[in-house]
Formats: sequence, C-alpha cells, structure tokens
Amino acid sequence: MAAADGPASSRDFVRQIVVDDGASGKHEGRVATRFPPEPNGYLHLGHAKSICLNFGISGEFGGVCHLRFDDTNPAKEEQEYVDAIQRDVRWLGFDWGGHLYYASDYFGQMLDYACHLIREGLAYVCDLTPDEMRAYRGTPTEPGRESPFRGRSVSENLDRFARMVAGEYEEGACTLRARIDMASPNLNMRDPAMYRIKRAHHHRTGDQYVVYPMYDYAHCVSDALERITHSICTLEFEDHRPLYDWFLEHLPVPAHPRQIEFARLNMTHVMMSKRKLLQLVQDGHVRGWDDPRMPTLSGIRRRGYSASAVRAFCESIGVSKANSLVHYEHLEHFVRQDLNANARRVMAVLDPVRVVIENYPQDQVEWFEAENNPENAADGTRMVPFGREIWLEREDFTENPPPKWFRLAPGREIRLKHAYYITCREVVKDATGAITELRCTYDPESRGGGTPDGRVVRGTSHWVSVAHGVSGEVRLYDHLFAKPHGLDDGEELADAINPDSLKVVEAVLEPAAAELAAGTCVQFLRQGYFCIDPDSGPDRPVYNRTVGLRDTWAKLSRA
RNA sequence: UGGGGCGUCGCCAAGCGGUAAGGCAUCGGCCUUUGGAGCCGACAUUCGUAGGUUCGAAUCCUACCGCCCCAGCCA
Repeated sequence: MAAADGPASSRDFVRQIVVDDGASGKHEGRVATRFPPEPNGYLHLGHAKSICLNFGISGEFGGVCHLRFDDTNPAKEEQEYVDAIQRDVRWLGFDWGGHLYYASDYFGQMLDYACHLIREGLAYVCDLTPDEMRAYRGTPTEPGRESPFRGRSVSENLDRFARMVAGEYEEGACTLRARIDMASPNLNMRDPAMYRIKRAHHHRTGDQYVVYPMYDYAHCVSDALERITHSICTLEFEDHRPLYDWFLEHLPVPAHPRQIEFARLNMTHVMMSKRKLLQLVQDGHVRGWDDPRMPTLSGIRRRGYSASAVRAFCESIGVSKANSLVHYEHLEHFVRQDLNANARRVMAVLDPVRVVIENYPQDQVEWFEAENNPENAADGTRMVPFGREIWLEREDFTENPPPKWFRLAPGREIRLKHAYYITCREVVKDATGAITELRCTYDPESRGGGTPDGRVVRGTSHWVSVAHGVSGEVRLYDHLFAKPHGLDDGEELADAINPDSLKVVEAVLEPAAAELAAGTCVQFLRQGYFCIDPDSGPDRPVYNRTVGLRDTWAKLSRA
C-alpha cells in the first residue's frame, strides 16, 4: 500500500508525521521503523502497543520494521530473553523478515565513530569517579562544572580511549564523554557518558569488549546505520532527542532518523515495569514470566488471550502524548469479543451439588445433541450424556430466592440446558446444615428444552451427568493487584499483591471438555472462557480461566 | 524556583478557525434453551481556568492552574 492512499492521515499523530514526511519527500519516500527491546526481561502489554505501532506503520506504508535488540548492557541481558522476545513478537503476529539486528552488531562501527568525535574535539576521556561526575553535573536549576579532564588533547584522548578499549583500566576508572555543554538546561547535554568500562560477559560478543556504549550513543547510531526513518520511543526520551540529534549531526552517518515520542501504555491493576515484573518472578509471587496473572505476552498467551484480541485492543486505545491509564476491562472486552465468536461451548460445574431426579428411570442414559457454538453453526454439535443424577452449580440454587431470581429454588422449575425442565422438591442437608443433595422431578414432556404447553421457564442452568463427568483442575484468576492504581508511596510490592489472585478449584466437566488439545479455549457455559493449561496431564485436564462472562445478575445482586 | 511534555464525557481518543467522531464503561428497553451474545435508545450547549483576537475559537494569542518526565558509568 502506498503512503498516499494509506490509512486516514488522522489515525494518530505518529502516522500523521509519516504521511507528512512522505508528502514532503523526506527519506526518499521510504518508511523504516524498528522495535528495539533490551533483552533484560519478557515483553508485556506495553511492548505490544509499541510493536503494533512500529510493525503496523511499516505494514501500512509499504515499509520495513526491524527487530533490534538493544544489547548494550551485558550485566542485565541474557539469551533467554532474546529467545522469548522473538517468540512473543512472532506470536503477536508480526514478521521482521530478514531484519533481525543487534546493537552489538555495530560495536565496531560505534568505536570508530567515537574516535571520529574525539578527533573532532567532541569527545574526551574523563577520569572523574561516578560520585564526582554527579557532583560536577549540577542540578536542574544550577549549571554543572566542567570536568578537569575536559581539556585533554586529541592525541591523549585517542590514546586513553584506545587503552580503555584494550582493557588497561579498571571498571569505573574512566568514561568517554561527549563534549557538549555543562551549562545546558537539559541535563542530558551536560557532557553525557558515551562509553563505560564493564567487565561482564556479553551474550553475543562474549569477552571481546570491556567497554560498552551508553543508550544515547548506541541507539541513534544503530538507527542511522539501519537507515531507520522514524524512530518511535516513549515520552521519557523526549529530553534525549537533542542529544540523539547532536550525535547524528556530528557523525558521518548514512541517515538521520527522526525520533518521535508517544505515551507508554499504563493499565489499571497491572505493573508494567520490567523491573517490577522481574521482582515478581524472582520473589516467587508468581510461577514465572508466563504465569497467567502476568501482563507479559507469554502470561496472557497462557491465560488464553489471543494475539488478534491484543492487536485489536492496541488499535483501539490509539496513540497520543497524553499520559493515560487504560481500564483493564477494556482489554477484556476484546478478549471476550474474540472468544465469543471462536470458542466452543462446553458444560462444566465448578462447585457441584448433587441433584437426584426422582422420577427419572434408575439406569437410563440419554444423549442430547448440543450445539458447539451458537455464534457459528459450522462448529457443529456434540453429544452430551444425561442421567438420573447430575451435578448442578451450587450457586444456581438458593433456599430463599430474592426478587428476580430465575434459578432453582424449592418448588421452582428451571431448564437444564439441552435437556429437561426440573422442579426442586426437597433439599437434603447434612448435620452441619450444608446442602448435600437436591431432590427434583423432571417433566418428560420438556425433552430438548421446551414443552407442548409452551410454559415459560426463565432460568437455564448448565449441568454435568454424575455418571459421565470427568474431574479436572480449574484455576480461577483475579487481578494480581487488587487496587486499580500502582503502588502507593513506600508500599512494598508484596503488600500490594491480591492474596486471592489465584483460586484453584476441582470441577467436573462433560466428557467432551476433557478431550481438547492444550491451548484450546472454550466457554464453560454461563461462566466464562477457559483454556487448557500445559500443566494438563493425559488423565487430568487443567484449565485456566481466561476471562469471565459479563454477568448482569452479579450486577443486579450487588445493587 | 531550570528544562522538556501533557490537559476534550467515568476511561481511552478524534478534532488542525465554521459551530464536540468513535470505542470501553454506564443506564433504559427488546430479544434470548448461556441473566452470555445480539438489537434499539440515552449518555460533553461544552473542550483545565481566566482574559483577548475574530462574524465565528476545543482549535489563534496572553496569563494562570494542575499533572507527568529529567540530576545512572540503566534503557
């Protein structure tokens, strides 16, 4: 698709810029974006927004989008993350073609460029300690002071930098700094560090280097070398743009990409910082990066969210520069929309109570044909067994029905989905007063869910035959953080965690539900969407609740 | 009190001087063998505030208020 007849130019301000640049002939009409994760953690929903933006734009404008690992800090980066990130981007539905790069691919070129800057008198080796450097930097309201090493000659700088690279100095002994302006009101321009000494093993370059470039230097150079046209990043880098441009203006790079900043995604009930997510994993608050309660792409994937639902969500929230907090329910809307159309229906009772149908023949079994998905006839039907004893959801019965209660109660009649009408005749309790059994009768005329007299039965319950039911583990999830907003000042991560974020329940499922492949998502009728967890064994299905159904009764009873 | 940003419905978000899109949520009603889904309808006389320019301003100007980011040899 050509830029000219691309998406409406008003879709968002970033695309607007891309359209304008195309119109003015900038970048020779090319569009090249990049998604530049640091391999120091797993991708989360915030990254999904960025991925959809970058890959989305390249796709819409006939451009390319590179996947580039920003691997400039070996102390924090690992191959495991590199692999997970690629898996997740692919899962989300994007393809970087042959454009897989690493900032470390350019370490050699970056070193040459650094020497160029030194030769131009625009960079110098500084021996200030970290503490001294901070003191010399000044504050937002006071200018900094020039380093005593700022005046070193080109040849001395060249020599010292060569020795830095050769590993002659200790970690922390010195840095290479850009020589810009210690009085700049922008702290980033006060002679920022370009290189520091780090004796750490790099996941790709091994021990080849002991100096590693800082983000500000590495990122713009990487973008330029790849001839990126639009370098899209988040708001906190807005202050860095003058530095981004400064490096590219003073280096003989093949291109000068344009940095554009947008607001990162924030969501209620969710922690979106890799540092905090790492802590959740390391401290054992969750079972791993792919715990279904995590906002990581691997977590929501295991939870049962589909890539297309996540993409639809990302498109719907738009892109702007305003700090925002998106309701988590907004994401759930797209998850339900997708699952409603695609998930097959199946019956499962999560909290069973036994129902005995007194007038139903002792050993009779009937098989009812049930539609797999009312939203899609092509999904066909399945057979569901019925017998004299069935399990009913405990919350579908009450001894004291409130107004507008359509479910079972003493003397009340309900429909068993796909089967018969039953009427509750007697409640059996144990010594503690707990209900152990409901004695009911059925109307043989109601077979299939209707009667010749056409009487109205408003309640319809799901059920599972006692004789045929298969038991399975069901994991019910709630927000990892109960409060919609992040941590209060001084609040510990551990204290903010919702103690009820995971509830494990032993459920009974209709036979068809026990035969599904791992990863399959189904709707447990009237309850929600559930997917099979990889923890499932051959004889023991384990389900994750992906998201509950909207429940107007719950709302009514709350009021 | 330095610099950089942002302020349009409960939440996101269009709008780019010509008289407030859309989505989520919410509230009614219809329909329903999932209290699901679906369908219909309601939902900002007003755009952080105050002035100004203009025939006309959410859009331009001025001042003020509020919120976010920046003092890593992290990204």
